[in-house]
Amino acid sequence: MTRKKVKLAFISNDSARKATFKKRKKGLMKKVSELSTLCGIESCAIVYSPYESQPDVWPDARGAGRVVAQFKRMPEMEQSKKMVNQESFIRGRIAKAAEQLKKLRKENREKEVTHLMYHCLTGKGGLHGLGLPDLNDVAWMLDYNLKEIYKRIEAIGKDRAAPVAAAAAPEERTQQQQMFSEWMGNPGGDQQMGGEEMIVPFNDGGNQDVSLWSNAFFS
Amino acid sequence: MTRKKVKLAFISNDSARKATFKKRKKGLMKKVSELSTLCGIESCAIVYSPYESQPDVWPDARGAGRVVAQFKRMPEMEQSKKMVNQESFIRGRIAKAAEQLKKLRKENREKEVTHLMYHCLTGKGGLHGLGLPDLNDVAWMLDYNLKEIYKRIEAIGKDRAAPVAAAAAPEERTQQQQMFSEWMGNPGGDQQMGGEEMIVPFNDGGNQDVSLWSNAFFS
DNA sequence: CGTTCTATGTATAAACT
DNA sequence: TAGTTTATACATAGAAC
Repeated sequence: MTRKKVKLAFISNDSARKATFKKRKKGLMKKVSELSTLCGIESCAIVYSPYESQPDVWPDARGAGRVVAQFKRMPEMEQSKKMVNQESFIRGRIAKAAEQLKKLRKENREKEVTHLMYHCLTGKGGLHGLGLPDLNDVAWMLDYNLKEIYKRIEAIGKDRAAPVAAAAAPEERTQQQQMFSEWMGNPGGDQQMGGEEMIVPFNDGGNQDVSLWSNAFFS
Repeated sequence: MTRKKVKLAFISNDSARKATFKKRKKGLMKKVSELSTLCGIESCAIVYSPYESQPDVWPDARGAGRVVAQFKRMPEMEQSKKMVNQESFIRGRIAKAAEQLKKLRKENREKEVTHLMYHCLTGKGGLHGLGLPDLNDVAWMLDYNLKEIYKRIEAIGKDRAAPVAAAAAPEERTQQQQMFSEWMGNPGGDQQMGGEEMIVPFNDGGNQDVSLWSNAFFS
C-alpha cells in the first residue's frame, strides 16, 4: 500500500513548507536546465519566494530577459492560442483522472464477474443470491470463454506442433491461478479508487494470445 | 547495474529529441504548478521550441507577465546577487560530485584495508606482498579495533546487564559476516566510481554503538 | 506520428543528526 | 536550521503498438 503521498495543496506547516520549497525549487531549476540542454531550446523560469528578497531565475538575468522579451513581443491573441494556463492544465488532469476511473471501474467489474463465475464453477454455493445484471454478465463471460476454448481446440486440430500447444498448457494454467489468487484477496467492487491510491493488479496488457480474459468486455 | 542513464547533452536524434521535449516540458509545467500550489508562491516558466510557433508558458500570459514585470523592475545589480546562473549551477553539481568521489574513495580504502586485515587474520598468506602504506593502514586498523574491543570489555565489566551484552553478541557477528561477504565479491580498489554507477554497500551510518568500523578513519 | 507499457533513474517526504 | 539517510512516489527512456 502506498504510505506517503503528498496532497497537492498549500502546506500549512511553516518549516515543512520552507523545506519543500527549497528542495523543489532546486529540482525545478535542474529540470529547466536539463530541458534546455537535452533539446537545445530556450527556456526560463522565475520563482519568487518570501524567503529571499530576490527571485531565483534560470538561466540568468540576461537569458531570462531575452526569453521574456520574445514572449512579450507577441500579440495577446497569439499568446492565448497555445498557452497552457492553469485552468486548462487542471482540466486536463481532471479529464485524465476521470478516464482512469472509468477504466478501473471496467476492470473491477471484470474481476467481480469473473470472481462470481469462479464461485459458481467451483460449486461453493453462488448464483442463488445474484441479481439479473450479475447473472447476465456471468453468463456472458462463460459464453465468451467457451467460445475462446473452442477456438483454441480448433487451432490445435489444425497444427499439433504449434508453439501454443494446448488450451490447458502449464504456463496458461499458472497465469490464471495467479489471477484467481489475487481476486481471492480482493473480492469487493469499487474499493480500488478509495482514498489516495490506485492499484491495478489485473493487467491484461500483452500476452493476448494466452489470456482468455479480454479487455474488450464490458465496453 | 544501471542500464539506462541519459547523458546530459543535446539529443542528436530528431524524433527522440522531440519525444523527450514533449515529455519533459509537460513534466516541467507540472512541477512549476506544484511548487506554486504547495508553497503558495509566484513563479512562471517560459519554454520556446521549434515545434510550436508560440512558447508554452505557465501559469498563463497574464500571470507570467506579472512575474516577469516584478523581475524586470529590479536593478541589474540586485538581480545578479541571488541569481542561479548556469555556470554556478554546473559548478555546484561538479563540487557535489567531487565530494561524493572523495567520500567513496575513503570508503573504498577502508574496505580494502579491512579486507587485507581479514586475509592476514585468517592466515591465508597475506602481508608478504604488501607495501608500507598498506601495512601501515592495516596496523592502524588492527590497533583501532583492539582499542574498541578493550572499551567494550570494560563496559561489560561495569554493567553485565546492559542492553549491549558482549563484544561477540550474535547481532554484531552477523553484521560483520555480511560485510565480509560483500568484500569477497568486490576485492578491488577504486572500481566503484568506474562508469555510470555508484554502489555504496559499506554503510556505517547509524548503529554506531555496534559497529567496530568507524567512518572516522582515514580522515 | 501519438499511445501505452515497463524498467530505471530521479525527486523528495520524513525521520534523524 | 541545515545536512544525511531512507523509503516512496514520480518522471521518463525505450520498446512495442
